[in-house]
Formats: sequence, structure tokens, C-alpha cells
Amino acid sequence: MKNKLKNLLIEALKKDFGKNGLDELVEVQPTAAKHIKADYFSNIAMKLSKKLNKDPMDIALGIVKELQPTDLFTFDVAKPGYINFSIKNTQKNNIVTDIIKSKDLLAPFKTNSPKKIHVEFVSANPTGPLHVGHGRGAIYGNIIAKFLRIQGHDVHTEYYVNDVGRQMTLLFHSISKCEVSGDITKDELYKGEYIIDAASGIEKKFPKFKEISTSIGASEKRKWISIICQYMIENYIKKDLEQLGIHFDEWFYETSLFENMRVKEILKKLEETGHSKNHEGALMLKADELRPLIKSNGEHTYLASDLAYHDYKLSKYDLVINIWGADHHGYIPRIKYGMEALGHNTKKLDIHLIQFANLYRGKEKISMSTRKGKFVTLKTLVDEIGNDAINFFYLTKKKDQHLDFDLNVAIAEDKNNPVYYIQYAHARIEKILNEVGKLEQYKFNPDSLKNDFEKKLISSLNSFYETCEKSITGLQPHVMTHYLQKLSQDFHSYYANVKLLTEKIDYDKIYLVAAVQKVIKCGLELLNINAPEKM
RNA sequence: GCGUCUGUAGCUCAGUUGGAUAGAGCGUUGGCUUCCGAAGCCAAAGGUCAGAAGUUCAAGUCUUCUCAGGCGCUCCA
Repeated sequence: MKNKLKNLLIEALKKDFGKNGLDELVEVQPTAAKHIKADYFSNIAMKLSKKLNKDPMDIALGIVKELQPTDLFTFDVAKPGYINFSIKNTQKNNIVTDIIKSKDLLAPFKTNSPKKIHVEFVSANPTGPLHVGHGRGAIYGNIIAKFLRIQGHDVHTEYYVNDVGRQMTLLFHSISKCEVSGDITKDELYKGEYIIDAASGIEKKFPKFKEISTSIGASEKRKWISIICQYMIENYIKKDLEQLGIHFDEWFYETSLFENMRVKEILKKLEETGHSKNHEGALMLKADELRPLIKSNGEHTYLASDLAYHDYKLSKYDLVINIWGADHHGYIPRIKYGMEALGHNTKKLDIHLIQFANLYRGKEKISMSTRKGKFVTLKTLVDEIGNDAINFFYLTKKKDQHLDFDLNVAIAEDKNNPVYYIQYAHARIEKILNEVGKLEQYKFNPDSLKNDFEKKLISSLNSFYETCEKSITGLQPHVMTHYLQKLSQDFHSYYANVKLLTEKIDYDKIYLVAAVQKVIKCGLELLNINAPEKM
């Protein structure tokens, strides 16, 4: 519809002014202001006013004169030069049949140029259960991958497991009986009940684990670290994520980058191309400033393996998306610099930064300190508020926004809780549809729906397409959460004001709510939230 | 100090590539159940869009500066 109107305007412009090259200036937008009754408007007259040195009002009137009236819409001109279009009711109401007939409401959002896309998210150090701080990135990453799949891309999701480095050594000493040594102090060790549980779990599986002594050799230590790491992934992290309905296509281990020499290769390449240099006994990347790749004690930094990882992924995929916590933003230039140095196009690397979420219980802030094992695990949160609420609340705000999340609202079972409000709308409609039986034989009459409640509801249905475009194509899940709230609200209002199950049932109305239900269901499923038939 | 995200109603947040009189939920206040699920509906009050200057026919939206908050600025991850 938008494009149709746009083309009409372009033609009218040509007739009136005989000017070409105006196509790009013409735009048609849905009206946003509440007091405007029209559905679409164009600001072209204002834009041309200076160019033509004419009053925008005159330009608008001139254009309108050339427009042909149709049975689809009416138009008028408003100060200071808006051209407004009102779509006729009958035309608008066709959305109801479109929705009911559609086999896949999301089909229009399929791309015709599918890409191979890599999405990496969560990737927390495998030192214990996931905590609430990881939740937002997990849910966001999961939904981004889903949206890309809906678009028809070939999506590969991955958890990058840091099973090398100091944190893993710390974990090893925390769990095993091996005394700390070198630059590691006892204070740094991980504490908490899960450490004790993990230790006994590993001992059960690998009885030799009990016998580890301080004299353990380096290679044997690495072997045990690998076992511990695997254990943490399988028994904590994977389970936590599965409870949230999140599955990864691949668990990529950092050690593999060393085993197959990828780290060595990129270090060599960087050296050959003059992008790295030795500095006080360490190997540094010449980025924004010197950044260590190999420390003077001979250990590789995470940067070295991260560069190898991204080098590998960028060569394999058309697009690489990383979902990172906002605290990592300082790391981006280094990675991008490294990728450029290795000859990659950094436009293919898209890093989404997620701002932190704060949890509250009423006014009380819940601490997320990882110190001494005193943190709220993600599992506790999921157990308490459930998947539907956690998905909704984490997705309801855009990723750049700091998020304050009140558990008291999430567990409420009334309209305070928007998840229930939306689900309730779905369940209410289900009840009605069950009462009236099958609808197939009835032919919908678009002329019959015309009261204000119906107009409002249908107008909301009409913006579903646009919402999907913004949400799915634009990778902005929060747009969909807001839309579903609005649609549910319009439905509840309709339901309370217009009786549906009357003696002589008006099937056009039933058709309408059936369409609403279908859209709500589609939207909820899009966000990984259940659409219950009963509550 | 530098970088980055944020600042919109009492609270939590939306606000399309700049468009008309600023949007929603919660909370507050006042109404609504002989009737499809009140897990709901209707109505009202509530705003110098942090502040200042600039660009524009038009700025919550773009530019610059200031103020406030979060996060980061390690041979840490």
C-alpha cells in the first residue's frame, strides 16, 4: 500500500511539474500522531517548497489535483502542506482474511539472498553455573539467531569455551586437591557449594582425580583441566541453557585453536606483515596501542586465540555476529584491528553489545557478585519466574538500554504482568472459538466491521507486517513485545465492550478475533513464549 | 582524563531514514460484574523530552558543548 501511494505521488508530480529525479524525495509514512485520522501521509510538498520557491500548501494542492480518486482510499491536504491518505474501511478489513488464510505469517520476511551466518553468544568461562548476569545475552542471542533463521539465513550458533588460561588454572586448583603455586593465591580460588559438588562428581567419574598432588606435570594438569571444563559444561552450563530452551549447534573449544595450529598461523602472518613486534620480552599486536599476544612469561593471551578464532570464522562465514556484554566494548577495536591486519573485511564482523540488567525484588536490588559463590544463578531465576516471563522481560527492552528487572512483577499473575495479559487475550479467544465451532464454511464480509473498537483492532492488525519488518529484519525483539501488548489491549477492550457470543452470532466478529489470536500466537512463539489455550 | 551506553510522566520504558497537538504499561484518583473468564474494562490527573547553543520550513530525533548515572580503559578475562 505504501509503495502504491508513493508511485501515484511520483506520477502526479511528473504531470504537475514535469520534473524527473524527484522519486527519491517522495516518501509515504504511516501517521503517528493520535489526532490525525488519516492512515498515511507524505511530506513531499514541504520538501519541494524551497526548491520550487513556492508555498508548500500550493504544491500539495497542485499534486492532489493530479491524483486519481480510487475505491481504495481518499486523500486530502492539511496545513502546512501534508498530503494525507485514508484507506477505506473495506480495504483495511481485508487484513482479516489475509491473516486467516495465510499459511505462514512470517513468509514475507524471507530474504532472497540467504547468507551463512555465525552467531556466537553466552560463552561464559566454564567456571560454574551461569548466573543471572548471563541471562540477557543468552536470551538475546538465541532470539537473534531465530530471527535470522526466519529470514531464511543459514545460521550456525556457537558457544566459545575458554578452556585455556588463568581462569581455568584457578578452577583446577579450586576443585582439585592440588595446592596453589606460582602467581596464584588462595584468595583467588572459586568458592561456593557447586565447587564441592563438582569435585565429588568428578571424583566419582574419575577416581584418580583424588590422587592429584602438587608435583603434577604440566601436560597432565592440562588433561585434568580439560576434563573439569567438560564436566562444568555438561553438568551446569548446558543444563542451565537447556532449561531456557537454548541449544547450540556447536561448543567450540579454545584448545582446538592451539591443537590445529591456528594460533601459530595467525601469529606468523601478523609478524610477516609487520603488524606485531617484540616488546620487553612479549609479543605485541600493533593496534590502537600495543596489545599483548604472548606475555613475557610465554603464555598466550586471550587476544591471540580470539584473533585465531575470528580469523577462522570470518573465512568460513558471510557474516559473524558476536553477542557480548557491554563491559567488553573496549575489546572491539583490538579485534577489528587484528582482523584488518589479517586481511578481513570487518564489515562482516558484527558485534552486538548488551547492556547490563539489574535485578530487583520490589525496591531491593539483588546483588550479582560472583565473589565467594554468592550469586543468583540463572537456574534459580528460571525456577522462580518461568521461561515465559524471563524471555519477555529480557526482550522487552532494546539491547542498548540498561534494564531494571523487578522479580515481583514477573511473578505476578494479573495485568501487572504483561506476559499474563497477552497470554490471557490468547486464552480468552480460544474459549470463544471453541464455543462457536468451525469457521471454514463462513465467508468473511469486510464491510460489516465498522465500530470504533473494530477499527482500532484492525488498525493494529494492519501494523503487524510493519512490526515484523522492524523486529525480525531489524533484529529488534523489543518492538514485538510492545506490539503484542498493544494488540492485546485492543482486544481486551473490544471483548469488554462488544459481546461476541450473542443469540445470533456475528461471524465476521468471530473472524476478527480469530485473526487476532493467530497474530498473538505467532508473536508469542516468535519470542519463545507459550500461547496457552487455557490459563 | 579517554572511550562507550544511557538521561522522555511518580516508576519501568516506547518513540520509524527529522514531520502535525508527546506515547504505553504500572502506580494514583474515580467509576464498571443479573451478561462470552473482573487474570478484565472505562475515565481523569500527571511532561521546561537532563541543560545550553546551533542546523532546518520542521528537532525527543541531527551537530557541538555542559551536567548526571552505568560500564570499560592490565603482559585480566
